[in-house]
This record gives sequence, structure tokens and C-alpha cells, in this order.
Amino acid sequence: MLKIYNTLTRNKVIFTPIEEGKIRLYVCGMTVYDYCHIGHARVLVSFDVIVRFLRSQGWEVEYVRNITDVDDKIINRANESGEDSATLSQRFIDAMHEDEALLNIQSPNQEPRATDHMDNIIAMVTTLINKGYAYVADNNDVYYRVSRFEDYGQLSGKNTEELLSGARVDIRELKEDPRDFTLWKSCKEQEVSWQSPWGRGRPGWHIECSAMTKSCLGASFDIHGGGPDLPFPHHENEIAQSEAANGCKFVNYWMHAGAVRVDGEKMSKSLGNFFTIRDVFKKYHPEVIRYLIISSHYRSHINYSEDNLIEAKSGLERFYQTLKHYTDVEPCDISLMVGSTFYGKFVEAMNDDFNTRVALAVMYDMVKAINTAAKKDAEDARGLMGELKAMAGILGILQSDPILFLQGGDTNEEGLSSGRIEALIAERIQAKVDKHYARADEIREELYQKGVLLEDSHEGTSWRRK
RNA sequence: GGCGCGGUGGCAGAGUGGUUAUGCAGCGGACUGCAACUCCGUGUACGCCGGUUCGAUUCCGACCCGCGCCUCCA
Repeated sequence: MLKIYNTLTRNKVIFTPIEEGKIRLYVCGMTVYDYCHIGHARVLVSFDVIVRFLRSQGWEVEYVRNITDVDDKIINRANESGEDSATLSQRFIDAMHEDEALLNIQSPNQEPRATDHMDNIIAMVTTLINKGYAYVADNNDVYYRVSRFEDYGQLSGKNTEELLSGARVDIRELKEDPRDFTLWKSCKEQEVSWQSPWGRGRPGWHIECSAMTKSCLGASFDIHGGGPDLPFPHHENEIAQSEAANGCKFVNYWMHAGAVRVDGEKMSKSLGNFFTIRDVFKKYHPEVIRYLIISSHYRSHINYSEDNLIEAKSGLERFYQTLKHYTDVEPCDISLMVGSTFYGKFVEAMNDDFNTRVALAVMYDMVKAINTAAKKDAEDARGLMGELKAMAGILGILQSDPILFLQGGDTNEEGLSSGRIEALIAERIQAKVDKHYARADEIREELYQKGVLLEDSHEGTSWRRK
């Protein structure tokens, strides 16, 4: 039984799909004017895990994640760099796809772009005007008439009256009411713009998602997700637009990821304290970031720090130390795991609002069980390993070659090539054969100082980077 | 100011009205030439103060502290 925390009702509830067995999910993706930062990674990874898990349980998931590629920030960036705005956004879309691939994120079923939905956007704005939910101002901007929409504030818990006093009023805007927001922004001929019934212009932020959700998933769908800063105003405004235009309930369940913090503050563009994913990749294996994100619940905040990355890496090493003995074991078929106690606990945790941390705890218990079983019942151990790999697949972790992961370490900064390491190991083995233990220890210590750990076993000596 | 979230053992991080989370680190032991890996053992943790209760970290109330949204941000 799947339970999901719904931002709209602020509680955890049993999930009921609109259509039996199917889940239609829309997640707000990137506005592409820069590289992905860890906050983006969190949303990407969280929903990737959610979708993988749901599918593993037999749900048919239609997963849509949009790209917002019309936006003032994109245009400003393009102006700064002298680049065409379409070229710039394409460049960052490509970069995002590269980052996603490294994070082992599966593509959504649909990845619509705002610029491909201009007709739908204009049609929806027209509907809103016709229904009296929007109006054309003297400067040809189109605004949403917030006072017309009674349920405004339902998602964010805002009191409409209070919003009135706090709302920002831009001098160029000719709003009836400070709370009203832009649906269509008129602009000059030479700027990035599209022809509309109200003259040339471009869509305001929010309307593109209303248009794309309707086009890709229909007027009503199951789950809408996004980052922690989206409930207000973005999602609130989407509700106002979609429900007014379509005349029906927009979304049943709203899901929002928690914030990524740095030194106790939210990582954000405006604070300038963000780290891009590709920067972190320079020093850490992508799976370390994925693990860091999964190792806490998707709704709680996580702290981004060097210490936490190191800890995430150590946690993965625990798995890989065991995994390396079973590289030939294939992941179990999930349909064959229904009777497994471990798998039962894993599913129970994941069905409870996607509690990945508890799911990981189950997997650690399995590691211990496997290592213990290995001493007396090798087949039993292999069977458990097959299950463990299947669970890892659902979380999208432990997908690397164990030896390569363990030998990857931080970097090659020490300048020790694997060839050089192997040579020293060979020398040490000879020293051991000759019972020259002092020399053997000297070599091990030398390697240790350079970040390389040696591990002797019956099969020989293996090494890994700290 | 309005709305909301959170304060758990050295750190990270789940959870629960009375029973071991889990991981990292530490300590003791086994294994090892020595180590590492692994295994076994090891921690009177639940912000503060009241209340409800046979019993509260877990429920209720007050307080202190931190954070988020209210403006572009995932």
C-alpha cells in the first residue's frame, strides 16, 4: 500500500490513482541558463528513485519532466555572452543530459520544452481571458486576475489578504491588483518573442507548466513534483491557471523535495553558494552524490559538505567490499522476491513515502547476512546477493564495477599510476615470500601515505584508494 | 509580521507510547607475519519546562534555538 506525503493537505495519505494501475507524474525541471547544481541533482535523483521504485512495483508510470527554455534569465545570460538564447539553452540542456547520465538518471517519458508549446500557452491564456480569469492591460501584458480564483493560496497556505500587502508592484506593470501575475509579457520586436493575439511577446513564468501538463498528461493528473521553493508562487499559480482554464481538479498529490544546505543556509542561485554537479564530479564518483541524496529522506533538508561526501563514499565502500566477491551474480528477478523477508522490509519502507534511508538500512543488514553466510553457505550468500543487487537497481546505486569504484578514490592527484602500484605490490609479495617483512611493511606504508590501501587475502593482494 | 518545517548517541540519519534502527568514526576481541577487509562484542541518544499516562524521545501545552516560503531560485 503506497503512502505519499501530500503538500496540499500536509499529511501522509494512501495513494489512489486516477486510473487503476497508472500514475501520471509531472516534475518541474530546469530553467536552462546554467549548469545543474546539487539542488537540481536532488530533485532529479529523488524522482528518479521514486519512478524506478513505482515501476518495480508494477505501476505504469508516465513521467514527464519539463525544460523551461524561455525566460528572462536565459535572455539576460545570452545577452551577456553574446550568444543566441536558443543556442545557450541548448548548450545547458546538453550539459544537463550529460550530468543526468553520470548520475544514472533514467530519461522521463516526455521532456517537453516551453518553446515547443507556444500554441498551447497562447490557447490557455486566451481561455483564461474569455472566462474572465485574465485581462489584457494597457501595455498589452496579460495578467491573471487572482481575486477571481477563490481557492488561491490552497497549496502554500497563504492568506490572500496578507499577500495583498506584501506583494511587489513593478512600475511597468498595470495590474488591477498587486497579487495578479503575468501570463503574457509583451515585448519589443527584436527581443525573443512570439506572435500572439496581444501582439508580440513571451509567456510569463508558470503558464508554460500549465500548458505542458495539459498537453502531456491531460487536465487532471496524479502527482506533481518539484523543488522546495516551488510551492509558492509557481505551483500555486499553476493551480490557479489550470483549474480556472480547465474547470477541473488539477493535481491530486503534490510532492516537494527538501532543500540542500551549505553551512546551514539553503543552496541557491541568489545566495551564490551553490556547487555545480560537474564540479563535484571532479573529486567524487557520481554515485557518491547519488548515495548522499538517497541516504536521507527526500523531504528533509540535507547538508552539503566535504565530510558528508566522505561519509557517503565510506558507506558505498561497505557495499562494494562485499559486492566485489560476487561480480558474476545477476540481480534477482523482482517477481521471484515476493517471499523474501529483506525485500518485504525494503518495499514496506519505500511504500511509506519513499523512505530510502530505511531501505538502505535493510540493504546493510543484507550485507552482514551475506558476509556471514559466505563462511558456511556460499549458495545462500549468492542468493541474497542477487536480491541485494535487485534492490540496488531500484535505488539506482551500486551499478559500478566494484574494483574500479574502490580503486577510484578521490583523484589521481598523488600521481601514482595503477601500473606503479601493481609493481610495488609485486615487489612486496616477493618480500613476503622471502620473509622480508620490514620491506613489505615499508612498501605498504609508502603506498598508504599516497592514499593507497593494500588488502591481502587468499586470492592475493588487492588495493584501493582511500 | 504571516504561514510552515525541524531540534535524536562523537558525526550522519530513521523510527517508535514500554523491546537492537542503520551507516561512519571510536574501543575490546577473532582473523592476519603486521595490517586492511570481514565477523563478534561494545554506547543509560532523544532541546528545555510542565501536563496526560502504570509508563513518553514518541501524545498535548508553553518556552528556547535553527531553518524554509512570503521576491528570481530545485
